[in-house]
Amino acid sequence: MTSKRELKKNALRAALIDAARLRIQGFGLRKLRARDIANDANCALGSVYTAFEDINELVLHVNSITLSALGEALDTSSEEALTPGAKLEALARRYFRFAQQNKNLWQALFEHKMADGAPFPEWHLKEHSVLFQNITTPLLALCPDATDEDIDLQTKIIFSAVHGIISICLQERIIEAPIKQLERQLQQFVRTYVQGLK
Amino acid sequence: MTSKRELKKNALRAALIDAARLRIQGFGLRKLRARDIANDANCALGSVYTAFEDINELVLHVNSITLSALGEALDTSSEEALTPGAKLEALARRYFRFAQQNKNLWQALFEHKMADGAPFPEWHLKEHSVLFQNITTPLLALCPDATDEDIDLQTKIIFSAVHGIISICLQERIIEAPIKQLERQLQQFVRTYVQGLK
DNA sequence: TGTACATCAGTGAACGCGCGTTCACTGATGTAC
DNA sequence: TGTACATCAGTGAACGCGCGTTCACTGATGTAC
Repeated sequence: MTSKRELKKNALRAALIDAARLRIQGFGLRKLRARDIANDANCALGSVYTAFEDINELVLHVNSITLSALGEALDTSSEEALTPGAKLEALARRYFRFAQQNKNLWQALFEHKMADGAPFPEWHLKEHSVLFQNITTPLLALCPDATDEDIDLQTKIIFSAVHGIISICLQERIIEAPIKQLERQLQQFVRTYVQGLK
Repeated sequence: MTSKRELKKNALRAALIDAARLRIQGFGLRKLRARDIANDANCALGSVYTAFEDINELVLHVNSITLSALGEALDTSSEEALTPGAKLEALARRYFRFAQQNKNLWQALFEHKMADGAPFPEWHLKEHSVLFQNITTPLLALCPDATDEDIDLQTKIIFSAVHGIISICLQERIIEAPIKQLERQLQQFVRTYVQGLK
């Protein structure tokens, strides 16, 4: 049932998403312009709007891809042997590196707001769970007595703390220090916190 | 030497800053428009540009006021009796409350970017020290062996972590929970971290 | 397989809007005598 | 104190630009016979 029409349409959509992704990666979400995307994808400006509802929707798709790449970067299933604390440290380190190496794409995840305060579509909200899912298991091992609800909140608190540190590091406005040192500090931060949990 | 001209000019500047502040407070930095500011300050649109270089400069002044208010909110000199850990907890709680009660003004502090990547003026960067200065002393008490440089970095790490948690809480996109519970969690977070430092 | 018609994606010039900033003008304040 | 001129702040209509989105048109793909 994939007619020639559908194939072309899908190819165009893919080309547009890819062009938008590269633009965001190179110049940041704020600099994203429909004209540039169309140019890079070798199509007319109007085609952006036959392939997608609007630029918003296009960004949503780019963010999906970023979240999925982030999901892979945070996949620690190969490091089952680590202690819970070491797993959390590894997660923070991986998150830091991903953010550092994909700075603009990563920032776009948090910068992007829906127009006029509309809610994000459900399918996209679900994708955010990759940010948390790897934290929950080691945390559960560290706090065996906590309720599910507590663990859930605690997971988000830890994520936010690590995310906050990385945000401000990469902003380079408040903290200036070499990357390697920051990575060490971040790891030390997680270690200290885990130490405090015991 | 305060001629009638200067008095009027200063009054206008003050009125414009105040109007901008109230606008940001009420509607957020993104919605700030020169026309609205002029309207609220009962002057012509052009006057905004005789009183200030541009809107950027006006926002800088609003942020100055916010930072100074925040400085007062974080002043813990009346609580000398507390242990270092309790002082850090109190600071986090105060920061949280300030952010929550002045959400848009507080967000404007971090949202505001200079145009075309120009650096912030020196006098404004200095004002950011209120964010850190209260953290350093209790931290020094907790880590008597650390070097000045370490304390400085550590200060900023703790700030960033707490700031990150609060940011994500107030964004209401990732964490949903009643304010009181969040405040308790934040406090617990700081306590756990301080515990780990020992 | 070929022809005639229908449908739909692709095109890019033009629209529309928001909004920061400018500028020629007016009127108030300052200065010199 | 009064007058004539100079200076500078205040005015608001108009400029200019960026840029998302639309729309009448073209050409390619699909369908019926």
